[in-house]
Amino acid sequence: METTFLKSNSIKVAPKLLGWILCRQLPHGLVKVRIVETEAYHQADPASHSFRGMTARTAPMFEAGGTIYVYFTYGMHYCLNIVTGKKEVGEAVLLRAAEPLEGIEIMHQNRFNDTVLGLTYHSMKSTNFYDLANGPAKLTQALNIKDTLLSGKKLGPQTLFLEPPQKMILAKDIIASPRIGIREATEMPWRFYIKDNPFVSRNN
DNA sequence: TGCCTGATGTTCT
DNA sequence: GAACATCAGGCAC
Repeated sequence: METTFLKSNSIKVAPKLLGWILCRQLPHGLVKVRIVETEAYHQADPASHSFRGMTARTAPMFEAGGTIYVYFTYGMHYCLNIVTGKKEVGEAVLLRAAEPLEGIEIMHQNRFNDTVLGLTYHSMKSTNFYDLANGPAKLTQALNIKDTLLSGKKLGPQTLFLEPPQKMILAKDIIASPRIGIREATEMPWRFYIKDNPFVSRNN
């Protein structure tokens, strides 16, 4: 896992994570998704959980790059971040959306709690396919992240791990735009997504 | 197609 | 006690 770039700051790392494959080994099989949308947060940013300093919840954000940060929000949802930068600097990249690649049946079951046999990348045309991971809380559901136990753990085979992009994402295909669902620093263009990709959470 | 709202509980003021 | 890095379903158009 060539992830030394995670030691850089979140605003640099967030666009670089586009196209990387996020993998998770679950009891029923391996799940792989391609990251298509991210947002950068850092401790000088009023919208960031780390802005007000370290708490029990946000401590993982102050770990070294390559740590996992999971938080619970809106009373029912979990969101997944990859911590970036140096230890004692509070920053992370929120993973907002991903394209399902492998383990689609498993993700479908995680999301909708049912079993749909015979679903494949090519045959599955239902809206559910595009809805599997096109939002930060949907992504964690698909990956069966239903608590904060992973928060503070390192990326790795036992938790979550990254594989390099199958093909490079060109700079011209990366869109930077204001972040979504926040009230502070709403004008900062620290949301990054792949242009014209049908798996992003919204196309603007 | 797009807006509006209810669900639900942790975290921090 | 208020805010919250959200989602899905309902209803109006």
